Amino acid sequence: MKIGEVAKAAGIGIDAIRFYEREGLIPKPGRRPSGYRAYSPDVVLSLRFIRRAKELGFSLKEISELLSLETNPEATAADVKKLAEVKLADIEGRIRSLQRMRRALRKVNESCLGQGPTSGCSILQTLNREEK
Amino acid sequence: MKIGEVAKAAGIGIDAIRFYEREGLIPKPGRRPSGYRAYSPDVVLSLRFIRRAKELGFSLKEISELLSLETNPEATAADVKKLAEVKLADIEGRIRSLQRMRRALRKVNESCLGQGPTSGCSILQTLNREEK
DNA sequence: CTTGACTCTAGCCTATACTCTAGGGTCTAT
DNA sequence: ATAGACCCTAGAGTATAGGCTAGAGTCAAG
Repeated sequence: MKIGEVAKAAGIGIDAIRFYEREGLIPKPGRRPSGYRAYSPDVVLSLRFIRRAKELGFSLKEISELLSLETNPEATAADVKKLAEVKLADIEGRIRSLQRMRRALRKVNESCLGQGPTSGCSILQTLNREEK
Repeated sequence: MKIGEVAKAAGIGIDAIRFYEREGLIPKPGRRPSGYRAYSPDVVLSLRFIRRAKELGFSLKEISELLSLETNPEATAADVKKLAEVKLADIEGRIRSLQRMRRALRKVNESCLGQGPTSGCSILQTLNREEK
């Protein structure tokens, strides 16, 4: 398969494929005499793996680790689970942080009537208030 | 005040202050004959404003807009509230996205016993599964 | 055999919010 | 007068995940 076909089948861009290759996420494919990359259809599965892992919140670096574990015969399911648990904790921390923002934003939004000049805006007053 | 004193009072780094100046978030201060920046203590309040707005999730670009509204006599409290509401919606969207990841991660984590080789790991199996 | 679509490499660009470095001057206390 | 702490500028670097470009070569169809 040519890179464009692979890209279409995997649902990503051509540049992303070349980028993943540079980053070592997928093996370097063979080449045609012309220099064109010649892919086995298997690479589409690898790219989908990457896409799904991204949807779970893994960074490319972390996906790289997942892929290493997958091919390393000494690695165990526990190692994989560990990564997933760390990621889960990470996601939960980010959710909590956003929830704090949401609470604070709701509070200022409720306090602001949305009428009159900015000098009377309680949102700006909150941001300007003196206080630790 | 010298920049280091301002930085300490505002609880941020010297480089951040110079960066905000370049970005137009704070006015360019006067200079001593030596070239040192000479700040009025008011700038500390501006920097705290920026810090608090960041805590609410606003980007520097958005904070820049908030500051423009504050000094624009034609702007209204409604304009400010609008920005805050947009930001709230943004935060809520990010929370939902993270919650989807959390759900999916919890699911794969529960399905994985964490025993044996990676080949039996249901997490990797999920990522590899064929399926739209 | 030509045309349009595709591919190649290298390298720069995007956004965000700083942080750090080098190679200088300055301020303050002793 | 000198040491150490502070300040100046310009510019590069950090992390993330690709996108975009130029200039050149290749492929497939008509």
